[in-house]
Amino acid sequence: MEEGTSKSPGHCGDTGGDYDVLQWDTREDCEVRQILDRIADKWSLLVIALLDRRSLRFTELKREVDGISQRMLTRTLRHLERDGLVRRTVHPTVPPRVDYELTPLGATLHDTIQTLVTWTERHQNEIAASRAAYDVRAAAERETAEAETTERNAIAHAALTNRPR
Amino acid sequence: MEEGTSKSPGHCGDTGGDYDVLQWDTREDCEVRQILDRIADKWSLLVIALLDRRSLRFTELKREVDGISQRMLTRTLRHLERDGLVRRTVHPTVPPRVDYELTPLGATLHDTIQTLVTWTERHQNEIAASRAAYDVRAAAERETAEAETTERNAIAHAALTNRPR
DNA sequence: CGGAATCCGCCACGATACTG
DNA sequence: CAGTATCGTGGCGGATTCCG
Repeated sequence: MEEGTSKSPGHCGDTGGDYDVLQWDTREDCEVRQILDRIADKWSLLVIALLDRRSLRFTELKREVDGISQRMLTRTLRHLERDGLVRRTVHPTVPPRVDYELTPLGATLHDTIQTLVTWTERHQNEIAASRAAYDVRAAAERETAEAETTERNAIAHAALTNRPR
Repeated sequence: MEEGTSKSPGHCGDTGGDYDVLQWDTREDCEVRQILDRIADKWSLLVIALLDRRSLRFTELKREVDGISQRMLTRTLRHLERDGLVRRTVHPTVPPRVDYELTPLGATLHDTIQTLVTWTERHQNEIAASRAAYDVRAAAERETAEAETTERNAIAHAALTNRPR
C-alpha cells in the first residue's frame, strides 16, 4: 500500500545492518529530522494533545492553547494536516465552522509523545536540581575569575606606576 | 551565555485532579515545556545519540555532527550539562582534552527518544505520501482559484470597456 | 585543542488589518 | 468565524577573532 517506492529525496535511513541509530542523526537533511522538527515544534505538541481528547473548532483551539496567534495556529494545523496527523472538516454553513480531529496516525503519535512527556514529568525535579547546582557553580567560577582579573590588573598597574623600568 | 535562564520555577503542573495531560500543555511557561524545547533542539538529539555509544571529545563531536558550528556545539553541551544529561570532564593536560559522556539520566532520555525516532522511521512513508497528496490538492485548488480570478477580471474588464453604463 | 566574545544576517513569530 | 496578507522586530544561529 504505502510500501515500496520511497523516491528517497535523500533516502536516509534503513541501510539495514549495523545501528540505524547512527544513520538518522548525522544527515541533517534526512527526512526523519524534518518530521522530528515538526513534532518538536512549540505548538504542534499542544494541538495534538488537545485534539486527542475530542475534535475541536478553530476558535476553541485558539482559546485553549492560550498564547498562540491565529497565524501560528493556522500554520500549525496546516502542517499537521499535510502530514496526515490531523483531519480538517469544513462545514459549508454561515458563519463557517471548521472542525479539527486527530487521524489514527496522529493518535499513535500522541501515544508516542506521551512517553516523552511522562519522562519529562518524572525527571523534572532532577533536572531542576541539576540546573540549580550548575548555576551555583557557574556563579562561583565567574566570581573567582573576576577576582583574578582585577588582581592581575592591580598588579600590572602597580608595576607600571611604581617601577616603569 | 545569553540564554534565558528559567526563573520562577513556580511548579506548574500537578494541580491535581482531572487529567494532567491538560495541565502541561496550556501553560507555556511550564517547566515541562522548557525541557521539551531543549529536547526538541536541533542539535541536542544528535549529540545525545552520539554520546550514547561512547564518550567523545569536543573535536570528535564537532566532526561527527557535521554542520554544527563550534558555538552551537558549545552551547548545546553546556545546556545538556546544566540539565544533568551530560558530564563534562576536563583533563588538565596540554593541549587540553575535554571528554563528554552521557549521565545515567541522559541515557534514560536517549531510550525515551528512541521510541519517538522509531515511530518516525516507521511512519515516514505514510507521512511522505500524505504530504505529496496534500501538495497535489493544494496546487489544484490554487489553480482553480487563479482561473476564477482571471475570469472575474476578464468579465469586469469587458463590462467596463464595452458597456460603461 | 577547547573554548569565549563579538558582529551580523535572516527569518520565525507576533501584531495588525482586511476578506469571504 | 476562519482564515489570508502585510509589515516590523527579536533572537537564533553562523562566521570570525582572540585567549589559555
